[in-house]
Amino acid sequence: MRETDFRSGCPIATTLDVLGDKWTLVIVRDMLNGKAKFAEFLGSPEGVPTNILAARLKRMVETGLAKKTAYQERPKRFAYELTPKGRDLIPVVHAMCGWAKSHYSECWTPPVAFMDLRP
Amino acid sequence: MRETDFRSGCPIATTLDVLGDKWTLVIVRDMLNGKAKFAEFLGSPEGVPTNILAARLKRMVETGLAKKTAYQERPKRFAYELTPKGRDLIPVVHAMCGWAKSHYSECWTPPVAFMDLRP
DNA sequence: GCTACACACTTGCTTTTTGCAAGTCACTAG
DNA sequence: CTAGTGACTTGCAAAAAGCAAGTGTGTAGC
Repeated sequence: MRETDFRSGCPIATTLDVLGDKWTLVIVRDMLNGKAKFAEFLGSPEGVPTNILAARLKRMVETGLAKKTAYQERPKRFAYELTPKGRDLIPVVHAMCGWAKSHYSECWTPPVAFMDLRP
Repeated sequence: MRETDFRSGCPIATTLDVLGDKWTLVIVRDMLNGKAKFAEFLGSPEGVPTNILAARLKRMVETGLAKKTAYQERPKRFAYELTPKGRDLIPVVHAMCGWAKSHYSECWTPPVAFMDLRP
């Protein structure tokens, strides 16, 4: 995503242009919980389709939220992890957790380790 | 949206199921800034299409983020405003503002009044 | 060698959502 | 009787999402 693609200079609109879809923050959550491999993300209960996951990981690398590194050669396998820019989304996901917990009583209480995360 | 439509009980996924698109939080931002009428939302620089705006306002009323009231009869005209549940998104939009300001230096600094908002 | 299996994707196709332009409906003003 | 405003709705093309199946590269077992 280039800056010229942003709808406006508004920080909220800019944030939504980068990660305003149904999957990106779910993947960020998984990464914050230590998941790193393609198959690990697929294992999450939301059930992201493989093509969507591949597209999101690609875009997250392009926008600098995550980085991709080979954790082994032959066969080449990759791990994805958040960059500092990606980790800086922690306050955003925490705020969302707080909101959902307040208004959707049936939703889960995140693990303490997750809520204790700091950028 | 019914609870059975949620992808999982995760609070982040739940939040994204309710407002995980490119427009809803832009409209929330406008409402926090005092906008209330259909034409006022259309005036924002992001340029939401009229059919999308109508659909989002409808869904925001259905999910309890906003309420719609007639501010005059004949011709009937409506005003939209956030419910307490909608105002509780303030920490989410503030967190997004902070993130965008940190990583996209060209984006605007929100007005002090906006950043001083509390649920 | 052959089969089976794992991981990380990619491809093809259908369905859904988005976005744009234009039109509608209920009025008010001149 | 025409023009204008506000709040939408409709039609249609383009883009994105979702599903199932397939591909490429390797290891393990027989």
